Parts: sequence; structure tokens; C-alpha cells
Amino acid sequence: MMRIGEVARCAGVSTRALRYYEEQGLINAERDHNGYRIYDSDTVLLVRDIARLLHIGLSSEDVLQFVHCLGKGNPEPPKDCVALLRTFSERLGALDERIAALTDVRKRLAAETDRLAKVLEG
Amino acid sequence: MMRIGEVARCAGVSTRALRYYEEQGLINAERDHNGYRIYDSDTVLLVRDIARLLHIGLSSEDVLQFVHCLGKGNPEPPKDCVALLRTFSERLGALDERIAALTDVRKRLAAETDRLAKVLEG
DNA sequence: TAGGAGCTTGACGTCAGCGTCAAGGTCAAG
DNA sequence: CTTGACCTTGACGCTGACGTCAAGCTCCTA
Repeated sequence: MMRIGEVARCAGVSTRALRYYEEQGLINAERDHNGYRIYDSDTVLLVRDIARLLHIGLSSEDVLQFVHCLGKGNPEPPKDCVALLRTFSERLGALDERIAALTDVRKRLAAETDRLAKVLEG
Repeated sequence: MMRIGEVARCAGVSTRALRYYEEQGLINAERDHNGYRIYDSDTVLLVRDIARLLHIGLSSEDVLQFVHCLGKGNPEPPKDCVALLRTFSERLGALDERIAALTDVRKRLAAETDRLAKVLEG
């Protein structure tokens, strides 16, 4: 059981970010008798994942769609399985698009890098 | 030679976006005698690339780093080849990270999707 | 019992990537 | 010669993911 400051340090984010994630429904927090947020250590890993995803350009709404499959943060029993499955498929498609676009850029950039390298050698 | 409206339509972006790209140094535009921006048709493809990259989460600063290898938009003779090459390498690394992170998420999401699908079948 | 570190909830600030007026110039068509 | 489509340069507005105060409570320590 950790408080917000410790989780923030361990996960490499700010306390403000943690409150924001909670506000967006990405993480949950128990409360101590004094009102302080309390987290279990699993949350650190979840928060790392979330921060990583946000950092590479996904929105918090994106992340929310499948955050419960990243860790034990949001158990949320799969009630509406069919809708959830459809959502997952859509998100998979979007991810594939993103990956493809980035891979394409990577390829072109690598080619140009090679070209430049050869110019420098020759 | 096309004007801004036509380029915008062809590339599927707004004229405002085109002015913004120019402001950021991502594209160049000649000027007609009346002050109107003039583009050659190659610009359409370049703009499509730029928009695509921005859309998947790269910053305009990111895009600026290698926009000249996407088309003929910014010829910019490779003067400082060494620095350019280093920049390219860095960007390649960043792209690899992004691709890896997305691929990882994709994998986990796919696994969860499978699990859900089986629950629905059984 | 007085600090100081850490926590709380607002609430306003920031930055990117445009959207959206506002006010006005240009030009082919009627 | 006027309308209307298209262009120009500001300049303010918006959204997301926080940063950064402000004002006040909690707890351990000296």
C-alpha cells in the first residue's frame, strides 16, 4: 500500500498526472481515513503502461478502451462482452494502421539514412 | 501549378492546415503576382504524408526532421551531412520505440480479444 | 507545539494543431 | 460594375494532458 507520491516516483510521472488518470477512469484509488489516496504496488506497472501509451500518441480515451487488459487496475467484469469485443477489434484496426504508417516512415527514413551514409563514405 | 484551395481538396486537409504547415516550415509556397500561394502538384503527396504523420501522433517538429526525404517539398541540399545523419538515426530510434510500444499493446489487446471471443463461443 | 513534508480540492495556465471568425483584396462571369 | 468564389493576414477559440499555483488539512519529528 503506497501513497500518491511514492507511486508517482516509482512510475516516473507526476502526482498531477495520477490524479488526472483517476479523473479519466484509467486507475482507481482507495482512500485512507484521512482522505489520502492509497494504491497497491500493481498500480505502478499499470501507470507505467498508461504513461507509455499516452506518450506515444494514444488518447486517454483510447487507453481507457483496453486499460483493464493491461493490469489489475480496473477489474470491470466483462458484462457486455459483445460490444467490448467489437471495440477491441476496432482498436486493433486503429493500432494496425498506426503501426503500418510508422513502419512505412521508418522504412523511408532508413533508406535515406543509408543513402546519406554512402555519400559520406564515397 | 495549383492554388491553396485545390491543394487542400486534393490532399484532404484544410487551407488553414496548409498555412500552418508552411508556418512550421514543413512545406514551401511560391507567390503569384497577387500574393496568392502557388504549389506544384508534388506538394499534394507531401501534404498527404505530413497529415498522416501528424495524425498518428508525431509532432510537427518530428515531421520537420525528415520531411525532405518524403518528397521534393524541401530540397534543402544536405549541407551538414553528418549532423543530418545523426538526427536521422535518432529519429529512427524513436520510431522503433513507438512501433515496439504499439506492437506490444496490439499483442496484448489481441490476446484479450481472443479470450473474450472464446468466452462467447463456449 | 512548531515545523516541514506530504496530502487534499479547486482553478487557472500552457502548448500543439488546427477551427473559426473578421476585414479586406482579386478576379472571372453575368 | 457588381456579385460571388477564392485568396490574404491577423487574432482569438478549442481540446487534451497535464503544470502550477493557492489555501488548507495531516502527520512525524524535534
